[in-house]
Amino acid sequence: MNDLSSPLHSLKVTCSNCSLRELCLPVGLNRDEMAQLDAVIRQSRRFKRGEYLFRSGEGFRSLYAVRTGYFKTCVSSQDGREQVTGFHMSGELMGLDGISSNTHGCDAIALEDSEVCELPFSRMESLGRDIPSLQHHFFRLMSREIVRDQSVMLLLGNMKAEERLAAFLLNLSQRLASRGFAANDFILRMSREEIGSFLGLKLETVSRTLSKFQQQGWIRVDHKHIQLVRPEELKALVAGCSQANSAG
Amino acid sequence: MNDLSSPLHSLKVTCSNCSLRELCLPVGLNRDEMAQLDAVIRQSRRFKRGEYLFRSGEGFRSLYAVRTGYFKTCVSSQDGREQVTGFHMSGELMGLDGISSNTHGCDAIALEDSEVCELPFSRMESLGRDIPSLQHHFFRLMSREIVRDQSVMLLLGNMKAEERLAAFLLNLSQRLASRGFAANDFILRMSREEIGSFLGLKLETVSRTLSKFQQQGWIRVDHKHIQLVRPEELKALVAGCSQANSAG
DNA sequence: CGTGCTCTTGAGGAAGATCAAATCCCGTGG
DNA sequence: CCACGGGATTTGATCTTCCTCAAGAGCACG
Repeated sequence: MNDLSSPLHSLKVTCSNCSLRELCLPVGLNRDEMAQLDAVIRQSRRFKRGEYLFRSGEGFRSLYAVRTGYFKTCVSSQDGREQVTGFHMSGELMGLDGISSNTHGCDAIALEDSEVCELPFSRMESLGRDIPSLQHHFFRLMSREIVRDQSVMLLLGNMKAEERLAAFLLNLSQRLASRGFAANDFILRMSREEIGSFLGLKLETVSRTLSKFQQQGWIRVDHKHIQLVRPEELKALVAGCSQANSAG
Repeated sequence: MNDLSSPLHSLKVTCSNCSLRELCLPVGLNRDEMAQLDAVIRQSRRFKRGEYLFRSGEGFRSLYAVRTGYFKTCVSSQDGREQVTGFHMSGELMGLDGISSNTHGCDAIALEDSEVCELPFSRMESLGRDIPSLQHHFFRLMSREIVRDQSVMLLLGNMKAEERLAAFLLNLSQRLASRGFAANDFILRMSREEIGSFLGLKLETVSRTLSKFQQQGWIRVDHKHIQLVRPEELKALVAGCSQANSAG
């Protein structure tokens, strides 16, 4: 037990000693339950930037939690149009849409070199039967995804370009902050086109709007490097658009 | 047991004899499990047109399944803007977004006189532990909602007015057909404004687009009465926009 | 038979898309 | 180390779609 403190073993990350414990599966499990969880989860599959974690249409077996790095999920149409449905950072779960049809409903692609934990779903399901708080947590996670999707619908249905981009930046900022990173100084991992796809805008509009924010002194843009200088102005822009800050 | 065949008892609808069995909770339960389910579900609360089933911000206790009638769910912003997030017909579940925060995240409003079954969530949860197939079914239902939301995101992010409305009509048609109603001749239960809110369009655009479809001979519009004359033309419009037929 | 909705239709305007060109950056290979 | 090529980004000019404003029509209900 104590040998876990040895740096040599630090490669073997388990849920019980994972730094994302509180973000990812914060279920208040006891030591024994945590051990059961560790036994089920296959951790640390690595993906290089651009690699697919799964593809739409593939058989669904597992959920995936981001350990490090960054992913996007997107649905693409026959004629090549693609809609980014979300960006996913550490502690976030992907693949929930696959449960309903036993088939993944979207593509998940690494935006940078990344690492994920694999959660074989049927084993998680039976584990949930033994550990009520785990079962409940899974329901909560799926519900949270539904809430997130609804706020994206609000964004796409009601907001205009500036509001969308402001909401996007603030959401990113907040999620980074909750992971201990700087809230007002960060690197975008995705291209302007991917941001646009997510927000229902063209890449030129994203670029122009970022420039406009910069001209107004609200943000500083240096390619992928973004600084929020006056986040309160961005908030004012989104205010009145309900609680659409949970998008992502 | 046999006295259930008496018409006097037909008021007492249970899951086991509900005509929506296959749509709503088609879990392949045995007789005993079905009885447990019946014991938990409080059925047949009635709502008049315009009444709220629940409101955003209210405490979350239960999910609700539509038995008869029609509901909309919507999130509304401080400044009064409202985004309809879905229309719900018989057999469909509402309230899943409340699980994550123990608080309802949207309003649910009857679009006509309606009847719902109430599913106390915590009791469903523990029942799920005893009946694995029920637990699995709940996961599937939530996942299906996520898939639906994603296809709405695709619609709002990528499609133009005509495509959106065509997708909407086809989706309605398909859901009605799967309930045994005419696929190509139906009554809209919602206003143009509500359709517009759902599709991210203004009511005038909805009206204009319906008129355009009618001029082209693809549909017939008489106020709320819609007939799909050439549904294949509508399908052609949506084709290439991926499988966005699961919107609702 | 008004009154008040919802709906339709038209005209003009604005937001964002499209098309196009210049710039910048990064990784590659010499 | 530096030049090169391809992709990403910025910015400008124009165009399309949809929104906004406005007026009128149709229906529902008292």
